[in-house]
Amino acid sequence: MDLIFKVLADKSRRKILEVLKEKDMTVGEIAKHFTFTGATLSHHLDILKKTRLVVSERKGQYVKYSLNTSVFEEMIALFLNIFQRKGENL
Amino acid sequence: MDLIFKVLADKSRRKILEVLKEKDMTVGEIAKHFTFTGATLSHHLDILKKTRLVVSERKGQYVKYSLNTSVFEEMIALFLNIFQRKGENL
DNA sequence: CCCAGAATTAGATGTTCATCTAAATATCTG
DNA sequence: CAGATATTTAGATGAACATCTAATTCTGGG
Repeated sequence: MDLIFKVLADKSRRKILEVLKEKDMTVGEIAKHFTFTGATLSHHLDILKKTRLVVSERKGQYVKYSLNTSVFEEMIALFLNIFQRKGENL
Repeated sequence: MDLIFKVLADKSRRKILEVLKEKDMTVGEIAKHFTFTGATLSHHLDILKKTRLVVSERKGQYVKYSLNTSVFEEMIALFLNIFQRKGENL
């Protein structure tokens, strides 16, 4: 929980999620949307994996990343829970 | 936007919001829920004010803090927007 | 007017974290 | 197998940030 918020605190990671909403992609494809190095991207992907927001699968020479929809939805529920005020129904 | 996420990345600040959901409180009352110093609390409240998530009003010797409901709701909308997948309707 | 209590500000410190370069690992192709 | 390309890991660096102590500001009551 605490971790989820830390993960989303970084703009680049949020953008990675945005980008993966479009379609599953290899690291190289994702990298085209950013200016930082592959090492940095790898680091961010690792963090995203640790919260299970994304999953990865090796496809031969490449590694393909995709969103983990179910965790996404759990997260929305968490947010709503936190932000919802007492007695209020959104 | 970026700021909102940074603000929420800190556990103490999220707890402050939780606490203020209950009712409006003075700094001293809020402080009872935490172990860190008043200076630190003041710092967190300042950050929360900058994102307009809370508002403050001096009441004589005290300063009363309360949630800013409208910003809260904007925030929920932002989150849903980010997490919503293409073509998906929650 | 001065004191006490409430809150904020200033300045310092240690930690966390995003980023980089360089090196390592994995896989494919000739 | 050797070289090329893709990705990850290791280690270092600098910036951002949570926290603290001390000092300051603000307000109400004697």
